[in-house]
Amino acid sequence: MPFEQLKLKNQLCHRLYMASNSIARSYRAPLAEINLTYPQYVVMMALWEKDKITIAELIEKTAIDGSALTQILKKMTDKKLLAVIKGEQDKRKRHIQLTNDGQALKLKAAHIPTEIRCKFDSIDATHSLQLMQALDLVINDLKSDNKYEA
Amino acid sequence: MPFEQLKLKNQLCHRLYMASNSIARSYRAPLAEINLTYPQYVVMMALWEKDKITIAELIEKTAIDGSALTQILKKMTDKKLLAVIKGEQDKRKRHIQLTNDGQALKLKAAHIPTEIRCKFDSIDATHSLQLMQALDLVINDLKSDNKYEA
DNA sequence: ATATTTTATTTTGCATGCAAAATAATAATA
DNA sequence: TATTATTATTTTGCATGCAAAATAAAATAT
Repeated sequence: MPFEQLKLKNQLCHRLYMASNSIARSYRAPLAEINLTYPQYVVMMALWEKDKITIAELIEKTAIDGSALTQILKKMTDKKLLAVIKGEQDKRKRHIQLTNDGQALKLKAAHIPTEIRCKFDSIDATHSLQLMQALDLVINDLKSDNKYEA
Repeated sequence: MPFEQLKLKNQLCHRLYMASNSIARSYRAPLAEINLTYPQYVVMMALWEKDKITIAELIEKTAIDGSALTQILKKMTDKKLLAVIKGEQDKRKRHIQLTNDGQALKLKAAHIPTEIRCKFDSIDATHSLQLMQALDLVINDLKSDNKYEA
């Protein structure tokens, strides 16, 4: 069977593409209610866990691309959710700090994970955990990858 | 543990986000060699499987958004990979047809799935199949979703 | 047959994701 | 210490992904 691997049906990558888009899309409506996009929500989640972190730490934690993050943080600053503060010792670094509004938003967002999870008829907690672990393997296998090439 | 579900570590969605971006990123270099982006490659794979299909069929098969697809097809037309042909009976429909160049590219792309698969140390064929099936469940659970909301 | 609705696709506007180049500031070195 | 790397972040340019509005053409209803 030559070219069998070129079929979309056989491609893990295309599944990931579809699943990732689908789930991000299903976050859109709930997030729109609190005026956030998905990446912005990810940034908020990172900061709700640990505030006043560096941009580098935020990149590490969220896996959002740095150049995109700059733009995202600008918009979130405009929305008064956070502030970007120049480092004192090391002036290259910037520290991200939630505003009161930003902190308060956590309450309004608390229901979202549950709401999303309700959409999964086929996937229970155990199943979900297995999936996450499998995805972690994928992520780890590719982590080193994008360095050797360069 | 209130807010536990808001932690990034516990979110399937963020895993999918990271995994999908990672793997798409790792396709970039190999695809650049044949002058394709990932979505363009997906379109080519769909057409290599079945040529002369409608835009609607292409959307169905690739899960690429229609409005994005219009732009993508424009670029691929410029590259002489395919042609967009107005339907004869139903003039609303467009049929996509590979050019000779487009068909020929299949040979140059044949090695890519293997090349990518080599990057997965942790994931064998069985594992990969399980992952794909799990992702199919996610995709199916969300398929109906985005309709009820609207 | 004409008005209305539905379908297929495109256009528009906004928000990323990403590579590459540009900046700015600290660290390392001759 | 002046010079040269190295870091941290931003800017730029291009390619989507997506919702909403616009077009165009076929199907329905009146």
